[in-house]
Amino acid sequence: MLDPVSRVRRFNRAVTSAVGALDTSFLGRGRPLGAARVLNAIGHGRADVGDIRDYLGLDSGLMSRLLRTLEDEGLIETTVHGGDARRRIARLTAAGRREFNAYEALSNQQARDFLARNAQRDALLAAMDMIASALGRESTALTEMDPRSDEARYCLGEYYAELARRFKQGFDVKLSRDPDAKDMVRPRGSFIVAMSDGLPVGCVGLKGSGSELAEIKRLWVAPSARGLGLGRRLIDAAESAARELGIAVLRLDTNSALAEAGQLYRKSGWTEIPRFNDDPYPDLFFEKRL
Amino acid sequence: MLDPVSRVRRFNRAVTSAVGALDTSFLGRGRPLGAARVLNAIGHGRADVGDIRDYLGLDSGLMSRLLRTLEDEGLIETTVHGGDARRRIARLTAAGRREFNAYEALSNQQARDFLARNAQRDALLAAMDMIASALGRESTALTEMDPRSDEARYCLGEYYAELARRFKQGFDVKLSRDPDAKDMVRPRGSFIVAMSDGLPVGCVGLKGSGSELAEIKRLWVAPSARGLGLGRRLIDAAESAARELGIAVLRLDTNSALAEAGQLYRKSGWTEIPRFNDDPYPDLFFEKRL
DNA sequence: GCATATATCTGACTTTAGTCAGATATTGTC
DNA sequence: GACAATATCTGACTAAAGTCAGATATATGC
Repeated sequence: MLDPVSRVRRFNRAVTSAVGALDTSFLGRGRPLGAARVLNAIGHGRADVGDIRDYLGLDSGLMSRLLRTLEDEGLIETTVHGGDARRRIARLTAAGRREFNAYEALSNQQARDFLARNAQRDALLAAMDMIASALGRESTALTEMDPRSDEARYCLGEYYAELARRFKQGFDVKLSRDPDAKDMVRPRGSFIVAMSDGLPVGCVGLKGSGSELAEIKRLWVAPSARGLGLGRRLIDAAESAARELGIAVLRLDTNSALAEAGQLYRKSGWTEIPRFNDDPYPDLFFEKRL
Repeated sequence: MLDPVSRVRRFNRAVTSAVGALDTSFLGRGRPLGAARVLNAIGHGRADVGDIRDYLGLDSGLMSRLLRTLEDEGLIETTVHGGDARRRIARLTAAGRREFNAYEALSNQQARDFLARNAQRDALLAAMDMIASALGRESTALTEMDPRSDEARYCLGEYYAELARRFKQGFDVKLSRDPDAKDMVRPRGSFIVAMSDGLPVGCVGLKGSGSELAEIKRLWVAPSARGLGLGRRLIDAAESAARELGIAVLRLDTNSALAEAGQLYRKSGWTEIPRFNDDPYPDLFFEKRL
């Protein structure tokens, strides 16, 4: 009753019936699930017909008929793709938007009901984030973004909050050497966010100086996404960006309270060097030649 | 990107595709899902045809045909129910057992792969337990069991481990007044375990003395199942059992370090009374007249 | 410009799932 | 023992999903 495999399978059973319940409530709108899935995929921004087909794993004949059903109902319109006249683009009509919103409302209501039924809301949400990240790991995408974007600012906020929790003396970003956003966008540097199905789950900044020397800053992985090798992927991505920008030497500072970070740098080929700045927070300094 | 509803829905999406992947791998055995589900239900010990039908939510006509398909394949046998000749009992043949084992192997392999892919195994399992308990709450069943059963001993082991963590001075069951198992089985007392889809997630003991006075002992709820009202259900069940046994006065001892327990007792109509034993661990004593 | 590849559509299927109205046998109740 | 209730089965359906072999139009590489 305790073995890990049984526990995973118990989870699978619980979740299968919950998923089935949502499908059933979708059927309440009087449309077969296949058509509802296509409508929802379009509503969520998938426009390219081939892309939708791949995403839903449908045969091209079936896809074509489902599209036509929705078109006949007046819920979607299709046009040819601008650059490639073989491809088609689908988008919702006003009626389709209303119908899509009704499906969204069902999904949202189901989610709200689940949250309302349970007292341990925050713990449950954290558990769900963790599982979603673990299941969606191969689909976690690293994207270069502006450090002033919402996604980046969310990551940085979480990162500062975590430092404040983990440093004995707390953390105040104003006392630290906060990099100028311009140093972390091309051509000087870069800022990379890891997105897992819409949720930012990690980030790293490459702070350039216009010279062949740059710094890695703000490496953060969401607690729900730890243990998945994401830290390593972020460092690798930052190093690749640095190579592209012609940077020869990378440096970074960190704190020995962040033990997993120090280990990660050592395993990734970084070497410890003496202090190279007077920031009050770091006590550990690394360098890597590319 | 942060609101709880989006997080629940991200979880739903991740899990839906994982569930779909298992269904697909089941289809790889060349049998439609409906028949595979019936075979698996029988393999997992469901024998009564009506019970299987309810469990899988099938129409009786469909059920009958699926059963016959499996029978024609030589995977199951059906016999009439001993006590009621209208009902039928299904069980696996040797070939059916082999086929069932193949499905089990697929499920187990999927679970093992998931665990092997992820470094944070224990945290993930804890998260899965929590979600499975939250989803399966209405199906958590309270069952009277022998306190020496595997399920009960698992609960007690977890309970002692938790006391050891939470008491400043630790916890050694040998120093405490460990109730004799016989005092917690009928007719003197009772022991109740909460089972959620095969996993024990809570327990409570009713320790009788042969008189109209009894004690509540060993109330425990698994961390993964807290916030679901299970503690209250366990107390209610213990009180009902006490009433059945003709007990008029219930007592219990607890420790102020277990704040949520104290709150629960107060909310459930218990009143604080002076110390009534010399056990070194408790510092808080309650009584309830039934 | 021509052969080949790609994206979508159409027609003609099959399989699976699900529904519903009886038929049959058995059980429990008065 | 008659009669209603219950459990399962059968026949006759419909709807949904999925398959597959072309047809058509367009794009790409040589």
